[in-house]
Amino acid sequence: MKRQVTLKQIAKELDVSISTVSKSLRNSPEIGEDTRLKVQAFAKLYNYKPNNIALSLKNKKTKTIGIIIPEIVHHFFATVISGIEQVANDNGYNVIVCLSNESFDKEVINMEMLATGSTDGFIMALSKETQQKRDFHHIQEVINQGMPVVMFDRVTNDVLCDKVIIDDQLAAYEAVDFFISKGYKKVGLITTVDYVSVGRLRTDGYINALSDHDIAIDESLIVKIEDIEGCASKIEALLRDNRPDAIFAVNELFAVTAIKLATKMGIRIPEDLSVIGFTDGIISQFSSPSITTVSQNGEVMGGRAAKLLIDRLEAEETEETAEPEHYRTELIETHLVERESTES
Amino acid sequence: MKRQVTLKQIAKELDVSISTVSKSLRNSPEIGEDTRLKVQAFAKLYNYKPNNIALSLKNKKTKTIGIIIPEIVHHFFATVISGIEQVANDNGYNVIVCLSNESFDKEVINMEMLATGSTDGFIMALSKETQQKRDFHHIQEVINQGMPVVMFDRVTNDVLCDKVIIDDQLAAYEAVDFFISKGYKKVGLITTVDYVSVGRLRTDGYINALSDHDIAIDESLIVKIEDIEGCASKIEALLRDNRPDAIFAVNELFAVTAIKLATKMGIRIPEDLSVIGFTDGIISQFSSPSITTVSQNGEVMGGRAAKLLIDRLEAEETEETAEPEHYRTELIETHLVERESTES
DNA sequence: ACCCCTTACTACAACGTTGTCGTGTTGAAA
DNA sequence: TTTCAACACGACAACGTTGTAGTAAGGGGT
Repeated sequence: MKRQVTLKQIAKELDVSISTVSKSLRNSPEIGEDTRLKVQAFAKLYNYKPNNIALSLKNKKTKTIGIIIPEIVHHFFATVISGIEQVANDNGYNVIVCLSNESFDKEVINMEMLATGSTDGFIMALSKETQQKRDFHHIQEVINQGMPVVMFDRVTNDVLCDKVIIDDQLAAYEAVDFFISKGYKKVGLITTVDYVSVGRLRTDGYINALSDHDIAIDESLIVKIEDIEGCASKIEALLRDNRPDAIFAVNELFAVTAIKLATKMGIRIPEDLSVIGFTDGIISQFSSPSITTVSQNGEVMGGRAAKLLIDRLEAEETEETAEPEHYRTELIETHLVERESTES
Repeated sequence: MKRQVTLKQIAKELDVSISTVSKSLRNSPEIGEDTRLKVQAFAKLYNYKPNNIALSLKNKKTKTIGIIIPEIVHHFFATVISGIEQVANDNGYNVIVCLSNESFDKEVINMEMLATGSTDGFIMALSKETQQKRDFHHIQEVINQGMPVVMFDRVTNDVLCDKVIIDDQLAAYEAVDFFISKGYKKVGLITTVDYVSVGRLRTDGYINALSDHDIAIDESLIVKIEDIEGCASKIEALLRDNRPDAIFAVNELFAVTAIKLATKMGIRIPEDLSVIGFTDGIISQFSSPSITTVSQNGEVMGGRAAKLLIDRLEAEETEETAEPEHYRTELIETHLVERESTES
């Protein structure tokens, strides 16, 4: 039950000053070799490790990155964390994870908690509620305090900071284009309500792809889901009333639900109906039939976000110049992973 | 770009001492009302928030819980984190997450990093490599330093600490018992190699269930998977050479793989073959057919682990009595979630 | 006029580090 | 012998906070 040993204890034990111990351990030439070696041996024996908190206080940096995401029980976010963690770790940073559970209030509370010294910067994806309220004062405040923030996936233009996103619109465009090139004319869309930024962008991509091929937009082929609970009936209606040849879903949950319902209704996948989802997660890989998706590499995304943040943190360190705040937005490439839910 | 305001700055600005500011903000009766209100107003105006790091250093506690898990891209672990986070947050704690990637070395490094002041305690699941090496010195060391550790899911008897697990053996027993009660005689098992503790326990449960019903163990019905890559061929062999009526798989990946292979071979699920998996994750819910599983409620597990840890931390605070280290092991109940992969 | 008690503050130490500056001792050059 | 650098180390401040232990000023009682 011996607590972590401190410099002071070592100093007392060896009857030297604290400074001497500190300097010995950092191999300062100021200290004579015999003293130095003696201290080092003693420190090793007692397994001395400098106290992180004390260092953080002194150096005014914690070597910790705050991650705020809506949910962790979501394969995509889990992969992003994984990516962040790896890059962070390689650079000597730890990550502290907070979940907003899609709640604005919790997002604010979490940010405020971490902003008071706990972390050097943030990597975050906005909660649904935040996107809906369009209230970003908590983020702006943190940035004003000089803390770098990197947003990913669910971002907003209302805040100036580094961002990492996929080209949602282009990715959706390509998916729909893929359908059209196969000769499908009736392409359905299952998307979210418009305030979810990625949902809207993907919807735009869908619309543009159809327009570019001179296919009229048929509103009855578009289903907008508010909450996941009641989605089944809406999708069922789409399949029953105006069955499309192909469906593009803006996430894998919608895609798999559509496939399940279709199968239940006797519609064969992919013979009678092709389906493309978004986010290449566990579901898409393991459901039967496996689902063709627009892959969105979370690991890469997280890695890039971490890199951006760390770069900014280290830059801050060297040049205190108030540079003209040149923020970057990195686009992560996506590509279509063809599986069993589309005909090859 | 104004950094976080400190007591010292407020003191200077209002021309009072730091103590006065600190006490005013904590509503100490020592301070006259007018001064107190003035300070409070000023603090609110400048959005003063006490610096966490300074508090941590002073109070010798960080209000932070370290989580070390093998992987986060794994639905079960994600749910556990979710459960931990919720309880932690409700009690004013943050969580800092480290991934061992199933590597012993990374587990050790992460623990050592966090043990030097960054966290008040640990919640962890052992990496595969650690379980294989049976080297737990890093954990023991942390415990010796007086830091509480709670292990969950992948635990070891070699370390004395609080633990949260499911009754793996019983759960497996019940799953196999379920098969037998349906009249199946040839029950196959897809499990991991023995050094993965949960794999072995579940295997034991399988064996006991069969033994209790006087069914001889047929080694050819048991498949032990070393790594996920090469599992397909082994499972295929099982299905081809000595096809069982039912299969119990110790995780959902094995279950879904078995189902996919079976379907490809023309074996109908559940008519020709029933399958029960373990861990009620995304895959089981969304694959077709959906998979009957032993549910292992990660959220509850995480919550309990967090509760245990926090209880110990708070207890530590009040009574410094070196109580007789009474460690608890909590069992989380499991239950069978029946779905399409078994006949009802 | 004296004492004492309350009021309303301030000073200081401590948490564990690091780095700057100061200081005593030694040995060698002048 | 004096002087001064080199050496080896210690004292101290600082990071931001809290709590304990002072300490002035003022007022009431005698």
